Amino acid sequence: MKILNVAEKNDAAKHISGFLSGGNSQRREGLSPYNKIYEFNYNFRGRNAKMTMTSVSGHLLNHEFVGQYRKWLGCSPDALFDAPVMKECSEDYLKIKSTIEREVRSSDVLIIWTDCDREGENIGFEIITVCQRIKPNIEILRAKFSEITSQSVRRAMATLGPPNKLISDAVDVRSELDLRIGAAFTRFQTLRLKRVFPEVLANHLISYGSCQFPTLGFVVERYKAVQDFIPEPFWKIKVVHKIKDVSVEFVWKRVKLFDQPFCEILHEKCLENPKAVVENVLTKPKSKWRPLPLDTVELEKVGSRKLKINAKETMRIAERLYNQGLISYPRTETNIFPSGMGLPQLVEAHTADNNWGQFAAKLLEDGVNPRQGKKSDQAHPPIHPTKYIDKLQGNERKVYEYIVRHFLACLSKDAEGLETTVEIDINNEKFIAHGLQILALNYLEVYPYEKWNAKEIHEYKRGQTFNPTSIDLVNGETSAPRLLTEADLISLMEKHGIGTDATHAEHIDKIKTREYVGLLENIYFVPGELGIGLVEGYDSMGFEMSKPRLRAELERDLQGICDGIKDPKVVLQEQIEKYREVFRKAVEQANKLDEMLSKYLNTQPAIVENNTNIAMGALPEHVIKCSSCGCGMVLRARHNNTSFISCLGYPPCRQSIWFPEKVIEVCLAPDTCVECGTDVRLLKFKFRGGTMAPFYPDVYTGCIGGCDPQLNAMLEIRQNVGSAPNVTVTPAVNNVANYNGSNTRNVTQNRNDEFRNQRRTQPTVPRPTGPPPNLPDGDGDDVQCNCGQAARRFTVQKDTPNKGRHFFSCSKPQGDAARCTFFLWADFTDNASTSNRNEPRNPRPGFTNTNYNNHSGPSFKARKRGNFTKTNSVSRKCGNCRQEGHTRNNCPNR
DNA sequence: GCAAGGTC
Repeated sequence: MKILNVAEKNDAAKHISGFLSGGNSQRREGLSPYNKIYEFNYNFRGRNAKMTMTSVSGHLLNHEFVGQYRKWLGCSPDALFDAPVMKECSEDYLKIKSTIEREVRSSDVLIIWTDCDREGENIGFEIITVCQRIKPNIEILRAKFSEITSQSVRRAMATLGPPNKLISDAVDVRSELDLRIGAAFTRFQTLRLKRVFPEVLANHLISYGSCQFPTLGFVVERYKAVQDFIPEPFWKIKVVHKIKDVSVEFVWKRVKLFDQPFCEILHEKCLENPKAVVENVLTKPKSKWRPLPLDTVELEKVGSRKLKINAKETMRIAERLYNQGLISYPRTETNIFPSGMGLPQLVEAHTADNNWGQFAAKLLEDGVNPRQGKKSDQAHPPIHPTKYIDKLQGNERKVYEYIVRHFLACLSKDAEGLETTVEIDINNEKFIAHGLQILALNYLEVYPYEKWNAKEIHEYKRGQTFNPTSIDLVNGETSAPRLLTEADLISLMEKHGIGTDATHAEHIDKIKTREYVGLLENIYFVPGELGIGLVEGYDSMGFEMSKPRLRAELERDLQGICDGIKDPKVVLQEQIEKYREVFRKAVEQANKLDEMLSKYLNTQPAIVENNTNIAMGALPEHVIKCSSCGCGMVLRARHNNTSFISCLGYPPCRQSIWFPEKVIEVCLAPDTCVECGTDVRLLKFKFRGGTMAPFYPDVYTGCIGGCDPQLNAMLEIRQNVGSAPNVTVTPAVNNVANYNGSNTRNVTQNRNDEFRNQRRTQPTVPRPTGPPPNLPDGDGDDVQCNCGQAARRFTVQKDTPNKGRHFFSCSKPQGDAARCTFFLWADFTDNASTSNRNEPRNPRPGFTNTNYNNHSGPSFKARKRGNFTKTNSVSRKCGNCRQEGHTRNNCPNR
C-alpha cells in the first residue's frame, strides 16, 4: 500500500514526516527544488504502508479569466461579471503539480495535510482535483491538526476523515468574486480615467480591490476627520502639592468642563476654602503584564512603531530569518504556545548572549511561564527564535533581537509594583493623584520596547489635611485626532476583517504603490489626490466602495457557506448581481468620479461618453463546451478564410477543432441542438460541391456536438492533442453553460423547445447511427476504393467512441505508395433500418482522437460511384435505401 | 496592466 501525503508547504511536510517516522524519513528531490519528497514506512490500518510526503506552496490553482477576457481590451469590463473563469496552475507551480501527478499514479490513498483553516481546505481540494484527474478513484482523507507536534500529528493520523467541501466552496466564492469585481472596476477606472485625465493619469494603473479600497478608506476617513476638526475650548482645575523637590499633581474628578463661567465659579469656590482633606488612601499591588506570545500582526505593529521598519519590510526580513532557520514561521495568528514545544531548550540556546544571556539563564532557573493568549490558527505556533545567532547586522538584527526579547519576555514574569491612589476634597470638589513604586521589573529587564515609570508621591493619611501649593484654573482646547500610523492602520484592518495577518502589509504597500496614499513625516498616512478623489467620487454616488461593510457582509455569507446554511452558488450569484448593479450605476454616474478627481487633481476633465465600450468588439458566441476544460469554444476564422473552433481557455487549454478544406463556409445557426442540449449550437455549413456523403446537401445545418457521428467523421473532427491543459473548471459555483445569465437561458430554452417540436414533426437529415454490425474485417463487398479496386473492411480498434465500428479503406497495405486515401464508414452503406436515431451511438464523443483517414485526396465527386453522388437532386438514389425517386429525407423505407 | 489568498 502506498499513501501520498501532501502538506501546504515544504516546512510542514518535513516536520510532519519527521514526527510520523520518528525521525527516520528519507528525503529525495521532487521536480520543484523547494518541495522535497519525504518517504518512510507507517503502520496504516494495521498494514505496512509506504508513506510519501510532499507539499505544495500555498494555492496550487488560481482563478483566471480565459481567452480574450484576459485582455484588457478583449471585452467590455462589465462582461467580467459573467466571463468564464477557470482555476489554473500558474507557470511557477507546474513543477509542483507534476511532482504530485507523478507520485499519485502509484498511490492508493491521498492524505491532505494542508493548514486547518479555510484557505488550507481549499488548497486541499486543489490537490485533490489534480490527483483525481490522474486517479479518479483514489481514497481521499483529511488530516486535522492544531499544531505540528508529534502528539498532534499522530492524533491527526488516528482521526482521519473526509475533507470539508463547504469550507473550500466558500473560498472559491471569495476568490472568484475578488477576481471579477477587482478586474471589472480596475479596468473600468483605469481605462476611463486615462482618457479623462490624459495628462495626469495616462500611465496610472488605478486598481480596485475589496481589501485595498477599504484600507484606503480608513486613511481618507481619518484624514478628513483631522481636516474637519474644530477645536473646542475647555477649562479645568489643577491642584499641585509640592514638598521639597517632589511635586504631586491632583487631577480634577470632573476632568474638564466646556462651560467657562461654571468652571470659574467652581474654581472660586475652591479658592474660598483651599484646605485639602485626604478622604482616601489606597495602596495596592499593580502589575504590568508581560507581552502575549508574538503573532504576525503584533510583529508588524511593533516593527512599524518601535523599530521604525514598515510592516512590509518587517515581514520581508522575518521571512528571510525564517528561511535561514533562525525563527519560526512568521505568518501566524496564534498567540498560545502549544504544549510540548520544548520552550526551556529554546531559551537555553540564548544563555550565552552578551545582552540577554543572563536574563535567559535566570529565566531557566525560575522556570518558563508563558503568558497564554486566546487566538490559534491551528497551524503555526507563535513567532519565536529557533536558533541562536549573534552575527546579524542592521535591520535583520533589529527584527531578530526583537523576536528573541519578546520570546523571553512572554515566558517571564509580569513587572510588579505598588500603586497608591490618594483622593482629596477641596470645598466639595474632588481630586485624585496616583503614585507608583516599582518592586520588580521582571520582563521589562529584557524588553526595552515598553516603559513603566515610577511616580513618586508623598505619604498621605486618611483624614489628613494640607494646603495645596497651587489651585489653578487651566484652559485648553480639544485637539484633532492623530493621523493614522501604519500600526493604527493594521489595527483597523484587523478590527474590520480586512485582509489576513499575512496580507495586511501587502494591502498597505499596494495603496502606496498606486499613489493613493503617502506618508507625512515618514510616519503618518495621508491620502494623495488620486486616493481621496476616488473615495469621494464613489461616496458621492452613494456607494460604500471604500467602507469595510461590504467585505463584512461577504464574510458573513462565507461563514454561512462553511456552516452549510448558504448555497455557494446562490451567494456567488447574489454578490455578482449586487456588484454588477453598483458597477452599472458607477458607469452611469462616472462623471461624478471625474468631477471629484478634477477637484483634487486640479485638472479639467476631458469629456468622454458614459459607457464601458472602450475599444472592444462583440463577444463571440459559444458553439460547444470544451470537452477538456468546460469553457466555451468559439468559431474563429484563419487568415486564409478557413475556419476553426477554439477554446476560450486558450492558451492553457489548447483544444481546437479544425475544419477540412471541403468546408467553404461555416457560421453559427440561430438554434442550439435539441439532442445535445443548449450548450451546443447548430452550425450552418457550406460544403465544397460533392465532397460530402450524399445525404448532406452542400448547404447544411448540423450539429458537431456528438449526436451526428457521421458528420463529425466527414469533417474529420478530432482533438488537437497537445500537452494536457493545466486547467480545472471552476467547480460548482460557475460554469460556462449558464454564463449568459438567467434571462438569456430562458429565451434559449423556449427557442429550443420550439425547435424540438419542429424536429418532431418535420423530417430532418437522418443519421445512420445504429450499433456496428458484427462483421469480420475483410473484403468490402461491392465497395470500391479510389483505385477502382474492392475496398477492404476494417474495424476501429482504438479505444475511442467509434471502437468496433467498421469502415472501408484501400486494400493496399499501409505505407504502400500506391495506396489511396479512400475512407468510408461501413454503416453508411448499411440499411438505415438498423439505426435508432433516439439513441445515438456516440452520445458525446467529445472530439476524440480517432485518426480518421485523410480526406485531402480526391473528392467524393472525383471518385464517383453510382450510389455516392450528390443527393440534392431527386434523380439521384436515396441515401437511405439507395432507390431512385426520392431522397433520404422522404425515404419511405426509413 | 486587474484581486486576494496562499508560500522558497
